[in-house]
Amino acid sequence: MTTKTQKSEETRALILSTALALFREQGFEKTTMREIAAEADVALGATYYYFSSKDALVLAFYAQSQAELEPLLAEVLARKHKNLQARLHALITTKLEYFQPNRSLLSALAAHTDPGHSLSPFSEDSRAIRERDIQSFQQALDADKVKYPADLAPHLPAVLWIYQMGIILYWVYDQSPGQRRTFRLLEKSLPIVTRLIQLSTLPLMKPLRKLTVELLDAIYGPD
Amino acid sequence: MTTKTQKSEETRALILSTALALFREQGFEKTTMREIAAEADVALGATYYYFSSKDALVLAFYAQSQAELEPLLAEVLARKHKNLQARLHALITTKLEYFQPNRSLLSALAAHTDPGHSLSPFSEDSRAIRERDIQSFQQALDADKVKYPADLAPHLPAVLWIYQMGIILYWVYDQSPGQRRTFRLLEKSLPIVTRLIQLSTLPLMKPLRKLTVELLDAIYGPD
DNA sequence: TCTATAAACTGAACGCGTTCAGTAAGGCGC
DNA sequence: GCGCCTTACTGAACGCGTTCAGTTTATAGA
Repeated sequence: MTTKTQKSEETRALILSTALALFREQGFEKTTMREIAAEADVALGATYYYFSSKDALVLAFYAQSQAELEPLLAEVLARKHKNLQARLHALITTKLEYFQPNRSLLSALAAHTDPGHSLSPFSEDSRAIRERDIQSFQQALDADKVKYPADLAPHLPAVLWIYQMGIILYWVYDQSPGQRRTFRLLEKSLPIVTRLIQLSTLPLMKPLRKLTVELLDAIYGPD
Repeated sequence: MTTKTQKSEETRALILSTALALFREQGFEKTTMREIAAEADVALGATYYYFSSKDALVLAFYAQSQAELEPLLAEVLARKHKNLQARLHALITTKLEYFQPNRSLLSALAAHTDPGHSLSPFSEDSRAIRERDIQSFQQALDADKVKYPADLAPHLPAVLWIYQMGIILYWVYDQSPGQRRTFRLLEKSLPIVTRLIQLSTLPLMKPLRKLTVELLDAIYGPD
């Protein structure tokens, strides 16, 4: 019984790792399900026995990455950074570094905006992964004793997550050498983001903040 | 000669209109190139003689829409709206109304973030259309005598265009009845956008504005 | 009017992701 | 050991977008 499920688990892992290797080497689109099966020495149908689609292979990669990243991110957050900006910088660069070897694969994930498409970062299929990811921003915010405005605070993790997704999207399609444009974008945008969050605590900004919170409620709230 | 090109032009138009009708009825993905050819009474190859791909049909629709929209938008801008917010509101709602019958088709256009994919709003293939679209925001800005900060002004049309794309993207996937969520989003976000533009003129905001302009230069500037 | 050359098509064939009816094989009750 | 059921696979076939070697059609030039 254990041997049975174990063998099965091995086959699954073999197919996944073979697929990821091929995706890395020649890109997601260029790689064929038949190639994956041949390389893993199974029949075409076997890949579909374990993964319901080609996309599902990427989703499995995404889930695995998130699981591997979680301790890395926890470790990064445990280091005493001096402020939110430093923590966000560390979080995001850690992710980019981690995904570097699979940048092209990530583009398959980021390519779709349709929340109905399972590979979309906004899809139901990737919900669990997304929510865990948003948690890491919650932690980055909680690491200070700084009080964020009560109305805005519950939305901040999701807002920062969206910001991060924007950076990653830019990075995925960044053709500049070493993706230096992305790093410039990060250096330029991060101070603005953190500055805006700081500004939002000023009494003077209450009206604008109120409008913003209403906007966020409209986006994430019920119909 | 005229009859020849005319006949050819008719065939092209027939294929395009047949395709768009089918897309409208049953959606982009469900519709088959073979169906389009059959319905238009030509061979499968003929559709590829006129349109290099299924996507190209959508791109032709996009180009045609933009051409039809231009006079509509000019007319809307000619009406004396009291401020930028009113003009932007008019521009965006006019577009949404225009695209209403083809909402699902638009989702095929909005589905891809990859600037390398021809259907992406950021692609080279849609560049001409995009630039004309950005022009309409230039006009909306120029309609007042209001002076925008010299450093920020050149970027504003592209920024507003991105804002509009966000709204349209939300609208395309908005499942609420009559897409009322989108309209709520528009009502909530537009005041913020125009308020921020106003605030940017304040001397107090100079440092933040400078950061923002640097950010925009980093995004749109050279490597 | 005839001919050659380009434009306007044709439809079989290819490669792909995906499906599915079928087959092997391991474990469990007897 | 024997039947039986569930799990693990097999590979041919389907439908799709796309390609391409042809065939027809129209017209410009002799």
